[in-house]
Amino acid sequence: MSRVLNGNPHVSEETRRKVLEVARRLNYQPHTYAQRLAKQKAYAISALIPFFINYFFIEVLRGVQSKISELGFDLVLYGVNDPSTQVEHYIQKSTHRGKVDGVLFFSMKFPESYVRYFIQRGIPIVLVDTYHPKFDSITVDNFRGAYLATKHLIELGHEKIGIITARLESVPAKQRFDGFKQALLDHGRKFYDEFFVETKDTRHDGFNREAGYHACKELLNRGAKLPSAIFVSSDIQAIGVIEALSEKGIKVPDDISVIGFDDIELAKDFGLTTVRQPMYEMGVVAVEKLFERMNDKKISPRHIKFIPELVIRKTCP
Amino acid sequence: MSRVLNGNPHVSEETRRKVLEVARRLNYQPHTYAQRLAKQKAYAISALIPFFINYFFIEVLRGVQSKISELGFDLVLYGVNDPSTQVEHYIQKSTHRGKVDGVLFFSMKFPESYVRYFIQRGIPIVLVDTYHPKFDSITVDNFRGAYLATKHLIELGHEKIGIITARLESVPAKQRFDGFKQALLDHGRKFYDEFFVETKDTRHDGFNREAGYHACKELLNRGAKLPSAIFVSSDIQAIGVIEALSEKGIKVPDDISVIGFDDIELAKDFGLTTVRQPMYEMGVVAVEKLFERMNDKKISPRHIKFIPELVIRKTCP
DNA sequence: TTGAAAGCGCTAACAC
DNA sequence: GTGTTAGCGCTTTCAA
Repeated sequence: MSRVLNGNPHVSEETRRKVLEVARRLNYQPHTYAQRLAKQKAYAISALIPFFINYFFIEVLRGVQSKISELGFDLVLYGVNDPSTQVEHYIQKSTHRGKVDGVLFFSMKFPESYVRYFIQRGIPIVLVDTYHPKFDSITVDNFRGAYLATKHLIELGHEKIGIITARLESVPAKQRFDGFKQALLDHGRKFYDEFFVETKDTRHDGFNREAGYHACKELLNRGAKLPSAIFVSSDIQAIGVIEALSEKGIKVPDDISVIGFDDIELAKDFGLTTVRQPMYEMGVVAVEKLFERMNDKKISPRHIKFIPELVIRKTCP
Repeated sequence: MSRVLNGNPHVSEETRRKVLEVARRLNYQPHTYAQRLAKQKAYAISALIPFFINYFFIEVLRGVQSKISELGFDLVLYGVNDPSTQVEHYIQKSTHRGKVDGVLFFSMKFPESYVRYFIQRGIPIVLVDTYHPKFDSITVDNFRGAYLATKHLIELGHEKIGIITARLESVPAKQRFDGFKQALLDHGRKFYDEFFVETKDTRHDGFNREAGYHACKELLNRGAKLPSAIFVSSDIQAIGVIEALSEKGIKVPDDISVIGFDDIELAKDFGLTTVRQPMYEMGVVAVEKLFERMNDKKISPRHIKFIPELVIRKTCP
């Protein structure tokens, strides 16, 4: 009898015991989908994730997973290999009628053509690491992170600070760039055009090691003078930068300081000073917000910005 | 009417047209779980993955994802943070009655206490990057990979070849170690105890950059002589090794050759010669095998071993 | 408190 | 060909 399994209070101790006993003997398990159908609830959420964001993605997913399983829900994963062509298809799949109670949408531009779709059908959704005014979102404050990093460099006494950035079409790259400039401005430092390189590499929007390596090469080839510190828009690029530097015999941090962004696992290995995004926690919060949204579809969209924190290691003494 | 949506041939052109028309107008979608319940099929598989295997895991997952979505199935993901305590719990969840048609079990020791469970209930399962005689499995031939790498070093003319390995309790580390020794033996090379280091670091069984770094330090501290080439049991460790070497002013490959294993993304960045595991393809094949198993539960377990291939880059001239 | 029956939304078998 | 109905396995309502 369904009543006892579902903890209905109106059952006598005796029947409860008996039912439980039989259930155990028969190794009974309710059928997943019969239950979901009858209850009109999916007990599942889906996650749409671009597959290229490696480090970030895994950490956030851990957070998501841990929270979600604590709540007894299932995670249906849709990994998007080519966002520009596949997002809409996966949105469709993940929102097939009844399938999930909510969706987590990661790191991709949310297609404008689907905002009505979600709103009309009242499908709870939270955007992670991306933004849209009509939906809940969890992001990291790239501007403040870059500001923090730059301020740190300034407080260390650096005057000439360079920047190596990923493609500025990319929203996070742009925000980090702006934070960098603002920090310079607020502290009376000059922005040196000759110490500014935007990578040409477009793979992952320039957020890759080779991009950092080559951008640094370019900086080195411009002339003899170098800044005393460089802010790099991501750790993975920073590692490329350090590589390029060390090839020329330039020591980090003795000859030049380097600061990154993200705090990926390798950053620790390299002793890289950087700005840490609380990835795991973002995953947890994303799930929490999604559940709140599921329970109250009327509240207006909330945007949570995580403040990154400085992680001081060895590359900026 | 269900007939036309499901492509039943016994429908007149006209009704088909009409039904389709109405369905479109009403924006009709069959209810996911009603369908699954009636069909007694889950149209979903689950994947049990340990969360720490980073690079490998993402690549394989891509393959899984791409094949699975080609087949129109859903992927229910269970990320295991602490295999030693959580596997059984997630096995239970992922095999809840009716939930999935099959399961993919990754890179963890399959608990002996659950082999009967799967066999009796006839749940299709394929093990990926791990092995059990009673179930289908997809693995990489670590022995042959290491053999290949070592043979390559030998053919390059190296006499004194060192090895830096992860914890030998770990099955892949051991297999790679054995492949290394066998290659030495087969080609009349000596195994030098003084050029052999097993890492002490136990994080990820020693498959991490710092482990490589420190193991190499240890090798360097032993005395003046060095081998002319080193086989390292993983790329991530090899990067640590190169780091330690370059700190001492020892150039790779001028002073010493280094070869890794895995072909992670960083390997390309570092120009590291290595042995490539076809991770994406393993994911694809895993899904294919799982489907074959789902269609025929009687065939006896098959074990597929992928042969890794040498990727020659710049660290072994 | 408990037994019975009416959904949940679909598929498949059965008549017509 | 097409309409009808009996499941699929559970939850929930309604009597009893």
